[in-house]
Amino acid sequence: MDVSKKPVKDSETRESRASAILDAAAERFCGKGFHATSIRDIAGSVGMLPGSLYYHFASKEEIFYAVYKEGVRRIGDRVRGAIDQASGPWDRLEAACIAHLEMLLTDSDYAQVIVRVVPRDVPVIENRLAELRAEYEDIFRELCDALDLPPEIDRQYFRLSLLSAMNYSQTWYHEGGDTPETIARKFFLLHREFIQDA
Amino acid sequence: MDVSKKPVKDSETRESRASAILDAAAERFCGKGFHATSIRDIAGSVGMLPGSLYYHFASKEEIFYAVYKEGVRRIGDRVRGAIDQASGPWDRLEAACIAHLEMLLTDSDYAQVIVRVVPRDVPVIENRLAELRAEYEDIFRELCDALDLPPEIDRQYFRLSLLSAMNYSQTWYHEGGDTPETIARKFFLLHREFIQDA
DNA sequence: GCTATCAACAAACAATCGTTTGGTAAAACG
DNA sequence: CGTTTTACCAAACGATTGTTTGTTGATAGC
Repeated sequence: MDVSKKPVKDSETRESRASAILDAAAERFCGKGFHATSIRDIAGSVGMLPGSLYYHFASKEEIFYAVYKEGVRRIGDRVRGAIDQASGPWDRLEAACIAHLEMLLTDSDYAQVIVRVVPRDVPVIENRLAELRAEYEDIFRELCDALDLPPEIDRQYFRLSLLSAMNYSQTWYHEGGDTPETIARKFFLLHREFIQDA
Repeated sequence: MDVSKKPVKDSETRESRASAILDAAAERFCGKGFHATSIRDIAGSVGMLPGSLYYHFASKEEIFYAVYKEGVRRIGDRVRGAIDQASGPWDRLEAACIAHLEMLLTDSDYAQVIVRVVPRDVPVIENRLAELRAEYEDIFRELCDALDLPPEIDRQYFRLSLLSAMNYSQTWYHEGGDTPETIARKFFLLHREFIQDA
């Protein structure tokens, strides 16, 4: 029984068209946010008519959700990959920070969307977005739990401070200044040296 | 020559109507951002028709600019007031952090708008918004310059880390958890103790 | 070769957007 | 008292929004 047989070429075409749409959507959502991006913007930049997007996605919100989810997947993969190549809790955290910030500032429109657009901006899928975000941030929770922090340091606020410093850098970062790697190292050192010297 | 004579009552009424509009606008912009807030939203919540707003303001962007500017003014006044009542560079910074976060999380819709909406969201007045924001953040620049930080600490990133931690808290803060004052103290201590112990 | 499915087009839908225009009571002014 | 200014209403403007509908040429399966 050849149930496993799939129409290869057709399937490839379909998925490639869907991901072409998502690429365009990621670029627009990243540049202008959710509400300032129109279906016509996205359709136009893949050479389709606005209505044609609805063959691939059910709504604007679902397009955004797909972008957001792919963003979480990509930055998650990259950060986990960086962690795996480092050893020792502090080095692993540093590697994670560098990967996180590189994706967030230069390497991925998909990842940028996660910080550029807050779940509250898309009320219909707010909870589903928050879920994805929490799932990703668990990586940093585990990394911080593995640190030998002195007991007077609140691990939660330590993690929040480090993550916030990096995420918020999206609002002031511009090419020509420090590289994402340099910025990540500085924020990491700022948080590490405090503790190390204590 | 009675050139200084002003129509008192009329002027009061006019300004009070304009600030009623701004109050409503601040509440909406704070809750839904710039693009998801419509002129009709704002007009409706002050009991006016959409077109009537254009007697007081030239455009939606100008309404937003007025809200943003008032937000900078209010949080600036509050923070400067808090600084004046403290002495010593570290205590002054702590007082500023508490005031900053209280305004940002609970006390002022006007102030929340400053962080909720980024200048990039309103391209027509992006530069004017960035100016106002920079002007406010200079307060923290001065405060950090007054600290006796060890030379290996980058003052700019120290300030950015502290400010980012507070500003980004708007995305995860919710009533029932730690108060804004507690959160501010924790982030402040996190940044201070590192240095103090060195 | 016939038929069904795919992937998109072409065109319109109702709704909402920011904004403009002309008018109008009430108040202020001289 | 007559005139002007104020602060708004009522209604519409053209443009844009997300979405739906009917159709159509190409492709794949029997």
